Amino acid sequence: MTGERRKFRHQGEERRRDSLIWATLDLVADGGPGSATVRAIAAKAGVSQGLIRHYFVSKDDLTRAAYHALMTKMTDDNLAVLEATPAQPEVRLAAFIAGSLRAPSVDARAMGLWAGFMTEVRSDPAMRTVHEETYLRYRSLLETLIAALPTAKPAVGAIAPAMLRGLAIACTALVDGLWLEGCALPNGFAPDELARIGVRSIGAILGHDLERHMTAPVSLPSEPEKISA
Amino acid sequence: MTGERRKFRHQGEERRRDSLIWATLDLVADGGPGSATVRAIAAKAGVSQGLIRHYFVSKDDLTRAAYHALMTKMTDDNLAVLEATPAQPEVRLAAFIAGSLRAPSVDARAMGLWAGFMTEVRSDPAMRTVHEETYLRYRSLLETLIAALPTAKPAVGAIAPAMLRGLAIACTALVDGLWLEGCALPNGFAPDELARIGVRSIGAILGHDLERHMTAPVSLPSEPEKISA
DNA sequence: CTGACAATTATGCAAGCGTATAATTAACCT
DNA sequence: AGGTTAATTATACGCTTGCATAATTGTCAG
Repeated sequence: MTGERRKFRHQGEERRRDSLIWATLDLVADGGPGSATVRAIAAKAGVSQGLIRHYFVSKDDLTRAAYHALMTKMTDDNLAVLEATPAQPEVRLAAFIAGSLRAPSVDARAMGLWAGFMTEVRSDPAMRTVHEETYLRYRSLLETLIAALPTAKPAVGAIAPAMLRGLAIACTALVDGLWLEGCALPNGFAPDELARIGVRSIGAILGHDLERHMTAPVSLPSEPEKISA
Repeated sequence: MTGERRKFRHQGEERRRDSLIWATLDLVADGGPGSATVRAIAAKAGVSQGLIRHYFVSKDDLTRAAYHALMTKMTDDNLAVLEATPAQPEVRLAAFIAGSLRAPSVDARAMGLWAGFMTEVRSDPAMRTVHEETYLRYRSLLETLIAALPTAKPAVGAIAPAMLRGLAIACTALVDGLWLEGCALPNGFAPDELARIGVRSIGAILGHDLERHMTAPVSLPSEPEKISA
């Protein structure tokens, strides 16, 4: 009896690593770290389980790579949102905040990933470094946007650095908190309510009427809303 | 050879359940859900592993009980802080916020618990219910404190309910976000910096100078600071 | 003081885990 | 074409997990 061995095709190292990483993230997002077993990852990526150890020295190595890829992608997405809104400072800031508080950023699966990796972030130094860098990059991005705002009171000049730091910490925290609440209670808020609360509250913290500069959420092209009634 | 069987003493159901729950929380806090195995829990509680199944129908049952106990305790602690500060509304609100953003609330182990249970919160309906109730209770508590504030502009009357809801959501999110940042980056902030940022920012959102009513952090009695120099 | 019963321990089991290793296959070079 | 090599699969091993069950011990009523 010819043992029916699985057919396969050679693929570049990069594509295999990517598909394994993507499969890992998918599993962690859906069922937590416990469900991302070597066998499950291999099955989802459509390969045999041995291949994982051919591209990663251990499962922990794959986990670290997956977390790093996730964080890199999230940072890139944030920057991409900013590049698409080249306008006055208030509009940029409002768009950045609102973008972080609407779909697809606000998503139960995204929070599953966040929480799922948090445990290992605390114990693994490499993952901890990735986490800190990502957080600080987001905060410094926000800080840049805040610093670009016209000073409220006339002729006051730039905001003091220490003050700026505190404002950036507060605004980052507000976005994080609203993001978490939106992810954890998907049905707990009206459509776009979180984005509006976020923009309004950060406006209050910074002393600007940001809500006036807020743009409407972009409708997803996959969702066929009647354009011409 | 007399098999040296372990000595033990009968203890009431409540005490055994409590010690098993406490052991579970301890392990989850330190090493994540993966390290809270039946054997590890039993070892930490000083019993044999079989006893777990005598008091809980399954390990999931114990996990649920542990999460419920944790959330109940956190809620009770919040209320206790409030009972200890019977003063004017601004002071109460400032104390409540600051209390959530200082030790022992801000603690890496606490965040480990939070993140560790989050995965199961998403999938297990019972745990999800506990989570939602706890969150909404905290928010409504904050809402009550906000509503008690004297209205800023003279003779405006009470804040509109819809407005109040938005304010409470924002303030809860701000506290949550700062709490997370403080837990995740223990060395990233100056002493009491987060509490001050939190009180100041929430003051800005609500239109009150809360920072003026902020009280100093209480020093821990276990930390022997020289009382009489 | 002595059963009787509940509380607790000890032991075993099947399943799943990450990892190691050898066999096999597809792609590439000449 | 054919041989070489890297990519991939298959299989097995040792360990840990949650759970079941039987043996044992402490406690307490009469």
